[in-house]
Amino acid sequence: MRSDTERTVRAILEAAERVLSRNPAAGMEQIAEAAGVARTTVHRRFASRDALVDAMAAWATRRFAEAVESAYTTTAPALVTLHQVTASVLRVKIDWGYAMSRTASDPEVARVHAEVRERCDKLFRRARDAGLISADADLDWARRVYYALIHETATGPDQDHDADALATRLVDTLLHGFGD
Amino acid sequence: MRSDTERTVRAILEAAERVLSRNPAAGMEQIAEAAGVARTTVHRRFASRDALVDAMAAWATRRFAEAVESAYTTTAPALVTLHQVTASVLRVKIDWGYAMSRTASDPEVARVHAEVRERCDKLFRRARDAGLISADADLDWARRVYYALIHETATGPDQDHDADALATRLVDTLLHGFGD
DNA sequence: AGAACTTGCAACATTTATGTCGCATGTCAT
DNA sequence: ATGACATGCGACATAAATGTTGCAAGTTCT
Repeated sequence: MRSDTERTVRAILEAAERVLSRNPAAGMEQIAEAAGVARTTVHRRFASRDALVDAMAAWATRRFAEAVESAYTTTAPALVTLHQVTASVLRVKIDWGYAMSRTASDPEVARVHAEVRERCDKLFRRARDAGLISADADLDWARRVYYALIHETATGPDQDHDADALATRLVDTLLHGFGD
Repeated sequence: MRSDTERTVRAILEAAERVLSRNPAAGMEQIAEAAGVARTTVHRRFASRDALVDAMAAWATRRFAEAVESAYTTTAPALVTLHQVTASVLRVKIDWGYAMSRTASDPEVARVHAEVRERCDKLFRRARDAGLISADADLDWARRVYYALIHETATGPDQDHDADALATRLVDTLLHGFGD
């Protein structure tokens, strides 16, 4: 792949994320314009609109997997790992919120998501065994809340804040709520 | 309005909610089919697709406002009110999730949402004054988390559960999280 | 420098959703 | 019963997004 082409592909993917996260019904025209290329160029690189969205999902999923991979450990205390993973995921999801919310037809994407979810469950069980999460907590519900908090944080008005600070607030809320 | 017409309008609104909550990109054809009417009939009742969606939002917003109105009190303890409002809102949002997530162009809809949000803030302040919510909690963040939990609960796999039970779990999570 | 590749542009084809109309048939309300 | 209204159906009109192609001009890489 020529350096030329790679730049264009990246520009299109990033523009598509910007445009579609604001307006999921936007057309190829608007995406092309945001990327600074002609509409035909988008079609040259991505056979169809669906192919483009799938490529976005694949790209975002790769970064997502990397983010989890780099932060996940079984050696550090569960609280530390939870914090690191959260911050790491937030950094990706702030930039690729639309692409990550698409459940692509690509089975590889689905596989990665399932794998991450499995890791999340493992981490939560470890946190429960460490006494961080209450012994009678519903871990399925806990995971759903955790995902919802990540989504809210990543799409909310705090996107310019430090990911570590956001993760601290998120994990604190997850573990203690707003009561005394 | 003839009794005839009213039934049709209702059927269309409910079908549109069912169809669009599954697939926001669905066309008038699919909505009409789900409602058991011809596509032209939908166009007779709603001038355009946008008009239909706006009508859905208006309809759902009315029920939303009623739900809050009927459950909100300033006399009962904050915890009781919080629980009742939550259960009441859940009952509506489970059935009208798509319509409620649309911020309609109708200013009346926006007004109601702003009003409910104001009430939510008042209730949270009352909860804080009562010691239910920690004195140093960020109430803006608390409201965002509360909304996110409602959204997750209403769109998640628990829709057939009892709204009171869901509200209990939701409020408990909001106040105490999953820690010990 | 030169081959291979990429891009923009304009034009065209196709598809799909949307919106409109008239008319025959059926339903409602008084 | 009867006038007024609603519906289904088929046909039509239109607009917009999508996808394709050929070619001239520019870029990359060796």
